[in-house]
Amino acid sequence: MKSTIPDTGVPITPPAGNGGDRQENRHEASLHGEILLRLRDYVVEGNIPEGARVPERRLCEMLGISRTPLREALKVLAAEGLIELLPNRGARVRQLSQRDLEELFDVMAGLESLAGRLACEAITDAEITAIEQLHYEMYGHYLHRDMHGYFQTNQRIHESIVAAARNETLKIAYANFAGRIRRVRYSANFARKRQRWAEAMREHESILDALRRRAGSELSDILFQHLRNKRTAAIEHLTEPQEDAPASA
Amino acid sequence: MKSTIPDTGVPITPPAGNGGDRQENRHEASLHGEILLRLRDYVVEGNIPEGARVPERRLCEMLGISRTPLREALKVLAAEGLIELLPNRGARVRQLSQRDLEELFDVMAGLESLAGRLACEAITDAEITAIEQLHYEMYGHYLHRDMHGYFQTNQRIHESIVAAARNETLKIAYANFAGRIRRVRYSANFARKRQRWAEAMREHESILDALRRRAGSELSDILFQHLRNKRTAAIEHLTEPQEDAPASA
DNA sequence: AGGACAAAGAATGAATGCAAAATAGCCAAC
DNA sequence: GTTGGCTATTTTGCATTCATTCTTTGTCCT
Repeated sequence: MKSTIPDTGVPITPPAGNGGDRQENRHEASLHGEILLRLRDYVVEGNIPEGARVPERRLCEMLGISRTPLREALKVLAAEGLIELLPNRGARVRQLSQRDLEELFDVMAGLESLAGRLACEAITDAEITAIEQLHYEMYGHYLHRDMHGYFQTNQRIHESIVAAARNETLKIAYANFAGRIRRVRYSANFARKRQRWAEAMREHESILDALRRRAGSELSDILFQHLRNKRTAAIEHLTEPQEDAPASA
Repeated sequence: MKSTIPDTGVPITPPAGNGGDRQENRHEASLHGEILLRLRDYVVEGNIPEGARVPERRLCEMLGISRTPLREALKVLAAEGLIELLPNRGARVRQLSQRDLEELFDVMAGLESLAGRLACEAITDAEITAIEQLHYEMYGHYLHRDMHGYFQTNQRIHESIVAAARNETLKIAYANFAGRIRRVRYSANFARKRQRWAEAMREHESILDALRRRAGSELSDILFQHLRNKRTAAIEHLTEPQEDAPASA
């Protein structure tokens, strides 16, 4: 047995009240809602080791609250799939198997594919221009081999497409699944292969092209395939890590 | 104001422990998990009027438990989008606006579209045969004008496609959204127009055809359009109700 | 008579308390 | 030296209790 995380395993570093509303309706008011937001970010950011046992009591001390609202928040996070609640044995950060990741990527692919299709129905020229702008910005990052900037801009592009779909329900679901994956992305930033990178740029150009033509069904296909390729790269990277550079912390 | 549901408004009829596991991981063990399953079914089946205020205390009596596990279950249901929690003002069954319904239908369409695409990658001949079987069965219901049987079989077909996608994550998400919509379907069974019915049958034949050919991207398009048409019919029906017959218990 | 204010009652939100289960710690036996 | 069982401590699950907020009702003033 590797270790059942020592008592000092979980650093006592409160996530410090987040600034903006993430996805939930309007939970900010009540204490359990506040806790929910903070704990979600805390988990998503990878502050708790995978599968680590986290005593409620410790979390209570960390957050300065009693167990009741904390337990309520935990139940919600479990429903969201971020953690799992073993009966009588507390909460653990959910371990995503490779299969889980594949499934998640596919669902994300489906949602983005849908977003693209819907976006074509309602997107304005201005929005397309904005995405083009982001695209060029991203291209710049690509040329400068600025991985971080690239990923950031890439994410903004995909979020813009989702936003253009004009579907709040979709947006929330998308954010939820994205959070589950980000949990992993924090520990291992993947998809850093050069070859894949160039490929992704080309795919992004097709995306823009289809978007300009409002070719919904076509864009749907491209987006799905794009995410599928991302998935493959990610899984490969996780299977045999350390491909480019650690660059953690 | 119609009424703030009188004290006797919510019938004291416990949903009586459900038989099978619906979607949650394995919450059946703990009390709050049991409560969660029962309450979810209870709400989905439409036992509580839309927007009705449901005092926790009444639910506690009905379920024979204290407020703590009930409140935990309510938080989860709120996260799932079935109910909403107004701060300091209790839980209400979520009212779905027309826009909400449109959004939900589109997301369902996206998920089924994805399911079809994935199914083409892995579905076996046996599974296709089984779906064909269901299709013929449904055609029988169609010929006999058996609305209930038709819908039941129709649902099984769509579930079979989702199952064939071999993606548990997708399946769970699908079940979640289906539950939100079913909540509405119980109060108003829609899509009963003759014309639409025949159209749906034709679409189902295209679905089968694409599935046989494992034409993923094509099936994806057909399924999306199929659900889109369903959506239109549903919204129309809700806008001008009483089209066919009330048929409410 | 109608509306506004105030106080009582009720309901929600959070904390504490208590019982049951699980973990670990320890001693004895093999 | 290791393994098995027993006890003590910790931790979870749920109930109960306390504080705050909302709702309602009654009264007073215009």
